Amino acid sequence: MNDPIRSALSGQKHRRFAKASPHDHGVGLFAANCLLNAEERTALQGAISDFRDLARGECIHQQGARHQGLSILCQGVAHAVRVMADGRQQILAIFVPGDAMDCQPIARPAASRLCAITAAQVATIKPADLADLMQLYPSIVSALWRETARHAAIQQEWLVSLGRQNSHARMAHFICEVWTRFSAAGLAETDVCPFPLTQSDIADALGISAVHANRMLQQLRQEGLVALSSGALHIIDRTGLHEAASFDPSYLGLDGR
Amino acid sequence: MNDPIRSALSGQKHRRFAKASPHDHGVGLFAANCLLNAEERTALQGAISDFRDLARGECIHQQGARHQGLSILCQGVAHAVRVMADGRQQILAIFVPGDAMDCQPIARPAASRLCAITAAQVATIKPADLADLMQLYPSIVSALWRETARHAAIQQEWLVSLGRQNSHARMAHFICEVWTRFSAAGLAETDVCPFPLTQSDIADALGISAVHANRMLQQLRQEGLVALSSGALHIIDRTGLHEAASFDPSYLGLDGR
DNA sequence: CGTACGTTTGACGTCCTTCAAGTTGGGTGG
DNA sequence: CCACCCAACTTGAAGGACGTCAAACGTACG
Repeated sequence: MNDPIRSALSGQKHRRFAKASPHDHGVGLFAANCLLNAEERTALQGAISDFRDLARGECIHQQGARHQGLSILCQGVAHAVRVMADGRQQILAIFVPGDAMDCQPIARPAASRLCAITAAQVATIKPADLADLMQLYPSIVSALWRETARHAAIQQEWLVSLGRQNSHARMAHFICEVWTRFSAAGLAETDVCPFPLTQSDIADALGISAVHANRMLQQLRQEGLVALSSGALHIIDRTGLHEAASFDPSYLGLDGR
Repeated sequence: MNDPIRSALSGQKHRRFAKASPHDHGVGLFAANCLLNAEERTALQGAISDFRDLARGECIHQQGARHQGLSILCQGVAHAVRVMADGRQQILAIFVPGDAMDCQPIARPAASRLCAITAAQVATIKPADLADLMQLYPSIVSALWRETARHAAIQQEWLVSLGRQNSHARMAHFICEVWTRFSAAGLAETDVCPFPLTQSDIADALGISAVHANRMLQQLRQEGLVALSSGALHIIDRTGLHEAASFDPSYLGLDGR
């Protein structure tokens, strides 16, 4: 079949649109998450100009560097972290496959560092290509807006958690959220999922010290709610965990998935 | 001159588009903030279907109720607050004239309560009218997306502040941000601005107790940085305050304004 | 003039941090 | 295959930041 965006854009400056990539899994996931139709999805996948494979811990984008287009996480887990002058860190977001990691309408210096937590694959859409896509398909603008809003809704829950919950409830809530999002991304089984974050990472997400994160995890285990060991998270009592966290997954925007 | 959106939409279900409102100040501010051109701005102002005057403390929108269109704050100061089951509160955002208070691409139950802090005026664009506007003027979608992103950037700074700053730095940062935004909205003079928030409100924004908020304000005053009394905020040592807060206003997206 | 609300102050308790010293376990080189 | 190493995890003790409670004080408003 004829790809409309390719024909529409061929002959212009978009040489790489013609080169179909075999790695379109994550982009497809992103497109599906954004509720795009088949045509828009194909156009998005055709706009991918760059795939990068990253090692565990590798930096995807430095804090302060200007964003180059749209970065989509295809495989693996990543996070956005604010690094402060004195070395303290605050994790701002966790990303799973299908997430856009820097979904902004205006290019500006990144307020956080993007980092691969596991080995990961990242796809990029160049600014110029993205601009063309948005002009041809107005619903892609809406899709990106939705992605920004979804991300903001998650961030808002973190804000409430940091401001008004003690570290026990915060830990429980964080685990609920991560499990739910991993599950939606196909990374979780019924009661167990990989959990690549170190206790120090968790602490940086919850705004507590690593020592205290360790103690809270032990408490959750003693209470028979979850067990976290050697990179695997076991949900033992989901109801109890949700209760301890006051967790209501509706803010994640995953209804039906 | 001929208003394109009025002619384009007249005869359809948009009776009220024709009724020009005398109170378009706040909507114009919003349009200016969003960098819309004259035509789009006029269209936006024509889409206003409702103005409400609110008393101090009055609720604009209940938590959990489904949003009805786009609410723009025209006059006064408002906030969004999450109320938890046990009565604790976390303020999620402060709004100044020209801000859209519920800028989301999808109608969903509000995750927070919107409240007028001072006497205020709120304008509303109905969902159907907004949809028509967005279809006619794609750049309005981009503008709303930008507004969502700007709000998210502010929220992100709050997240860092709550997670990794002590209450002294948090208070200083909050004051810097509020002053800067009030100033951009024309509410501040050189070194003094109205500050309608109670200490209890500030505490709910910073995730601390009202008692502790009081002590931190006293400390800032003793350090010769700011003075807050009877609803007025005096900036005494702006450099020192910015330093105590590690404040960099670039995230507010107010460059040049 | 009384009431309601916001602010201020002190005393005391708790949550969480910091420091410092282990322990475990997976990976690497010999 | 073993010794080694490093990162992550664990544990205890002590201190600090912040919360809670309770009471007093100021001030606007009906």
